[in-house]
Amino acid sequence: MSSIAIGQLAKAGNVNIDTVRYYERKNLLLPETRTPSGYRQYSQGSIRRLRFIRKAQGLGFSLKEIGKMLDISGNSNAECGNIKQYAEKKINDIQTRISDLQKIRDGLRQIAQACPGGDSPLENCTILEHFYKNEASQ
Amino acid sequence: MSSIAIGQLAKAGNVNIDTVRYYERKNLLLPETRTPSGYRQYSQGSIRRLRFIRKAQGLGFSLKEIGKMLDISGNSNAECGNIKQYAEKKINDIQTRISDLQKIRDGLRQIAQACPGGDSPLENCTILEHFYKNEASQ
DNA sequence: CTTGACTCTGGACTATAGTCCATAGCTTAA
DNA sequence: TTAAGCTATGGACTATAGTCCAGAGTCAAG
Repeated sequence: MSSIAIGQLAKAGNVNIDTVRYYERKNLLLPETRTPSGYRQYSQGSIRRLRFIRKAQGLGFSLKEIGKMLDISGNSNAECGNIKQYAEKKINDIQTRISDLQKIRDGLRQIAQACPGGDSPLENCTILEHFYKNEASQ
Repeated sequence: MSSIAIGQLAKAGNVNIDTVRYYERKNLLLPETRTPSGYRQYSQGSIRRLRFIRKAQGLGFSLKEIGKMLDISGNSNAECGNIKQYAEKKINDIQTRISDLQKIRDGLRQIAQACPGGDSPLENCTILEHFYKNEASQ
């Protein structure tokens, strides 16, 4: 079978070679074998696994969470529901963040529109005024 | 006026006392004065400021960003235009953040919805499938 | 056989955001 | 006055997620 070296794996996953070793220390991505001289050897599956890690990271999962998902995915007794639960919790987290940001954005928009702008004296700045008012909220 | 000690401020802001000192090192939250013996003394405004910091953090702003916001809001030389400009930049930043999160959320939702969940065997998990299948890792 | 590219290890270093510690001084109530 | 409790300082330490480096060994092509 075509095993690949760490450099190839890093390239295939578009990550730094040290990142691959870092993932190994974190038990996320172990080499299949070592050559007699100690070189790490990876399978094609390692590329998939590495891409899984990067993709999941891009979706906001921490390495710890990803490690758990990988553990589950490698556990033949595990069920879909375990993984789905993770995803749904993450979706809720993200939704909450979006809503909070939307509130802030809308508030900022509103007060920015009321601001005369330009070289008006600062006393006329409705943004500043609200900025401190908003601090008190929540 | 009722100035408060660092312990009271920490309690009011629901943060560790060392966190208050940490914010001071980061120039985010300075005491109004010091007692002759060197104890930090804060005003009620400090509580508002601390709560603003925590709230903004909860919304995903870094301490660096929060510092900039606070700087502008406290800069008496600034003109309306400066602040309006900053507010508009911030609105754009927030919008970008929202859009990014929405993309992530929608992606997750899509693959989670396709997943049977429950006690289905893991081979049916479309979430895992998706993570393994797709590239586009950055 | 030598050169250059690749890999090994362990440890240092970055950034962010704290948290904890030892030792010392200050404050307040009994 | 004395003890409890609060605060001061500087530095060490934690976690996350890497990144970089030095010195040594390995591998393949010319």
